[in-house]
Amino acid sequence: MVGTVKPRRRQARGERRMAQLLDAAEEVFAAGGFSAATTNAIAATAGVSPGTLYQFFPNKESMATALADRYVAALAAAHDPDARVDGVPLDDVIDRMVDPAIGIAGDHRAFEAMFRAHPCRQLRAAVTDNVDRTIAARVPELDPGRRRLVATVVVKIIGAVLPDILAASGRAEAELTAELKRVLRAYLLDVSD
Amino acid sequence: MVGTVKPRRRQARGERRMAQLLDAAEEVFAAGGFSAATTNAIAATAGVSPGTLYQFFPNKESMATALADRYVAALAAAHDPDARVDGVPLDDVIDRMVDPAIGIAGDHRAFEAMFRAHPCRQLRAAVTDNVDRTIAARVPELDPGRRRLVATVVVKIIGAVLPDILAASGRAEAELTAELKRVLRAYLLDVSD
Amino acid sequence: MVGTVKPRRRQARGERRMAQLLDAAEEVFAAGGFSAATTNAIAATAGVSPGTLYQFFPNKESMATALADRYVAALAAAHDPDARVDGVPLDDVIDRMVDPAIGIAGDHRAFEAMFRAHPCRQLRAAVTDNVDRTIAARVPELDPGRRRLVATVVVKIIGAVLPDILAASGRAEAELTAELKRVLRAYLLDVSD
Amino acid sequence: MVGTVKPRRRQARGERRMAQLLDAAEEVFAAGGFSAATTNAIAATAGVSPGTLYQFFPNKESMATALADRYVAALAAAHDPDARVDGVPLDDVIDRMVDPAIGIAGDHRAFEAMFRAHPCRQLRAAVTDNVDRTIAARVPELDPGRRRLVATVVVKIIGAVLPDILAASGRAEAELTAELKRVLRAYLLDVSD
DNA sequence: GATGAATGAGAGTTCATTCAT
DNA sequence: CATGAATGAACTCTCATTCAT
Repeated sequence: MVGTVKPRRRQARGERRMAQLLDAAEEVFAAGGFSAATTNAIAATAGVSPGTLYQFFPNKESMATALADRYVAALAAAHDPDARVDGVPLDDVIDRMVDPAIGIAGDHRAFEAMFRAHPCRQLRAAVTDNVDRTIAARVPELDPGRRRLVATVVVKIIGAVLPDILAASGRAEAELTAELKRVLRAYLLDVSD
Repeated sequence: MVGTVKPRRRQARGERRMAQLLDAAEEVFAAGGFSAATTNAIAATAGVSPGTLYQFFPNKESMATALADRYVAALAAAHDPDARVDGVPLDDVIDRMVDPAIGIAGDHRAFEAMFRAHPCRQLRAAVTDNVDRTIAARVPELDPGRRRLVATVVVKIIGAVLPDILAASGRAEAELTAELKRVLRAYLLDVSD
Repeated sequence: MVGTVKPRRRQARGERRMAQLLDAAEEVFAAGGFSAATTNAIAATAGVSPGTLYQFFPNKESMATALADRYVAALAAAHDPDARVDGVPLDDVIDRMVDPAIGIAGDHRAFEAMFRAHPCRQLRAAVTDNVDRTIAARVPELDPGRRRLVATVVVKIIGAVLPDILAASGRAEAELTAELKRVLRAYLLDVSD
Repeated sequence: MVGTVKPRRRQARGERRMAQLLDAAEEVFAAGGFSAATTNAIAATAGVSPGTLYQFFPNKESMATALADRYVAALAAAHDPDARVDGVPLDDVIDRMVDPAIGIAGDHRAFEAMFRAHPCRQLRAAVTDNVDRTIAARVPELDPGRRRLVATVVVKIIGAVLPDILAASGRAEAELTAELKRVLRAYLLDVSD
């Protein structure tokens, strides 16, 4: 009777620990990027010992990918790629691509770092998929291969400007964001032809 | 007359070593980026002892900036930003911006890494200046502040796509390059309005 | 009840290691002084890896100050500065100042080295405090400012002669010690006037 | 004919170089003590290359001893130990011991450092000899063995207080100096009995 | 599970000294 | 004589990971 409950408790506790550790990892990765981050620092930030960290994650990389998974989920929640876009103006489509990116990156302090980190391929893939599908909805006649290429480029462009947007604030932030959207609109208009 | 040459002799050996060390640094930086690079590895690659390296460079950072200086020079040689562009078609202007970048990055294996490395602000600045001046020649009526912003964004875009272009080859490389140029053309056309 | 003991276990090992490391540091500092000492040598002497040393001490300096703390404690145990001295003959007072110093320095091989080491201000301060208070008890009418000066000078004198006393042995040691006491007695007699 | 002159020229130049190097060594030793000093720093301060330094001095130690020799000479010039002292008051004798010490140490920035440096035994010996002879003149009936001991102790006392005197200034300097003289007067009075 | 002690290779850098020029 | 390039062992300190408790 008790035995059937305990394992759940344990699992629950374990997942709480993992979340705790990922929170800590987020903080540390955000501060100095993936490779500058220290597993000891992560453990300390989480308030546990290094040994405990390695009970849940086999190595540093796995923490990055786990954190990236979190972001993939947040992305899925924030940005529904299958939303109707064929009727809406292009500017709105672009807003729907850019604004959630800025929002998520703003909310999740290590988003940028993970986006760049080698072990987080999945995150880049997920973002690219989203964009790809959005483009597909907007320009259905586009060849899928070409579309993938366009999506990749769009993601790279967003990824390149995003850090500066996040670092800026006020007018500078708005200007940069507007410029980013201008680039994407011009590009996607060209692609649509 | 002879006296002015003699002192050079000694410096000549030193300058050869510096070049040698920078070559080695280029190789090592290219392989794993700035922070993963090891001064010992650089020295070993150059075939000298660690102490020799430090006779010419006070620290690891200084090697990166020195290497970046090389690239700035190569850039200046490859891409004359004051060349007439007001009469030529936009596509040609873009070719003149993108092709030398690809060329230099292809020739100098650590260009990318240095472009991203923190200590190499100058390189990013130089590239941005070049683009800024090119835009100025093409769209003279553009407000300088706005122009700087556009140049910054253009450089970020090129910097974001460049690694993939360099990593690719054959058809993929050509496609990516074409796509990059398309982005820039669309953007600059929009800016020109 | 048991819970309060358990956590100690782990710290116990650590504190044993710290003591071990300080013992090793004592040996190494004694051999060549603070700055000539090597953290690797200390670790090796303690039979541990360099990393272990840095788990307990953030740097070389901290080992010196920790060692000095040990000596401050030993000093406090050996030399009670508030003991009655106003009734006893001056010679006895001086014995009580000098003999514990020689004793401690003899027992703790790095006492001298730490006494001179820059990071061990505390040790010099503690020794000076002791002497200051002893003088205060013996010559209560002395102005505190002047007394501090006298104490400082007394400590410097002891510190200057001590190394030779420790290095000597037999008759030479006794002679030097006697001479040191003579200096102090003459000085303090003069001060008492 | 010319040949007989040249070697002198060379020697003269050589001695100028040596003096130059010793001046530099003085500065560098004064700044951080013997062991912290760097032969490269000395060479640089002298405005020559490291190789040149090693043409005149076989190693770092030899620079210290050569510098100490300078100080021995300065000492001999400043403090004539065979001057009549038997008729003069003790205070004057002590002034003649202490003031030149302070003077020389003030004039020659590395005096202190050399006084403490291991390789400069001679300097300590010379100072001790001077004091020994001064005591001999003042207290001729003292047993030479005992006198040597007293001289040694006197020198140690001066050496212990000197750094603080030099570091201080104004009232503090005067107070310390007075205190030092008080110690020595009390001690020598005691010894004279 | 959790702890924190332990590891050890290796990081960047220094420096007394030597040697080719 | 003078130069400055060259050496290389050694230094302080770090960190991903493991292991005994």
